[in-house]
Amino acid sequence: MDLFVSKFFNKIDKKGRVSLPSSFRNVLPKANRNEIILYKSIKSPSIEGCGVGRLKEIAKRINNLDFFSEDYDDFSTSIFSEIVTTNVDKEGRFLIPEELKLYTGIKTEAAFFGQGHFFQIWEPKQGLKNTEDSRRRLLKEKKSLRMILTQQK
Amino acid sequence: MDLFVSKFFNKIDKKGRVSLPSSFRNVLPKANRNEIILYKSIKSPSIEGCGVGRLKEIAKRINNLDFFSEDYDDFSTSIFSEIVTTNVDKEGRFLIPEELKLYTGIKTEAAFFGQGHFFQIWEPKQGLKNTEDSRRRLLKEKKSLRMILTQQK
DNA sequence: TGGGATTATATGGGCGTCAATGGGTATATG
DNA sequence: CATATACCCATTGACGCCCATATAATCCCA
Repeated sequence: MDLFVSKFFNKIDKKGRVSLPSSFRNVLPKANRNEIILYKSIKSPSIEGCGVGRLKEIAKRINNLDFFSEDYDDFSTSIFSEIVTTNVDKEGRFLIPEELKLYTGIKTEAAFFGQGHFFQIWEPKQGLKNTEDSRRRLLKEKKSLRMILTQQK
Repeated sequence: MDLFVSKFFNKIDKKGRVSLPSSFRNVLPKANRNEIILYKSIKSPSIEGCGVGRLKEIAKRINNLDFFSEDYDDFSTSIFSEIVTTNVDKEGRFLIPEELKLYTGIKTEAAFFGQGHFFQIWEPKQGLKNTEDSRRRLLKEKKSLRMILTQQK
């Protein structure tokens, strides 16, 4: 599977290390399994992460916005300048930067949520609540959800 | 036959393993017979499952939504983080995640119901009751049922 | 075509490997 | 030199792989 899926709850040890879920590590290209990028989510108090290869895709999406709009500058600044690269050690663990811990409220445990081509890291309780809220909002729009889930090729 | 059809009742062993019905395994593409995806049904206390190929189509559709919209996050969260991938061993068995067991009430036995392009897994009693209820509802609308069954291609 | 032989499926269990986690020590970087 | 981080090793429990068996389905040949 080459997508980030499912959710995982991992502990942060005394040294601040946390395991990137094994199935997430396998999504990263074999060449760059020891490096990921992290940045603050624009829409929620969570961290978004992915392999370094995805940077190009993010750049493309931002480039598709109108260059002279305020959004362009805002997204460009908010995302690129906030990106940090982090090394994953041989056991698959990495350090969550202090600033991102503060931003998310993460203390002793981190919740990883697969999002397809990237993943999110949440303070566990907030992350679970977010999942419920999302699901509730979508159930109000059954039709569109069914479209995504059941459409046949 | 390349569709999930019929129903099967299989036991869950001490290790939590359960056999995916043989005829279901044969529906999966030969290349990916050792991995399936599972997710909570939107409409009932059951699990829905299918091959990983279907997930990739779903990913493509979500990816086409406006990346910076709220809908994107809702779909992405509700689908990707709720989906779990499970490995099917050489004997055709897999593990039902604890959370999905709780969601469905499955304990020692699992009922598999073919649904065409996907299948459902129910706690046996509830699954049978659901079948009866479905049929009863359909019979109230004989006309539309006949339409579906007799329509020629 | 009947009945024994072969194959497949569902199920049970042993055991090695890997993932998550903990901690000691070397190394780097300011 | 002090703090942070990378590397190495250890532990534990879960899971995958392998082998085994019983029952059911299929085959095959006299």
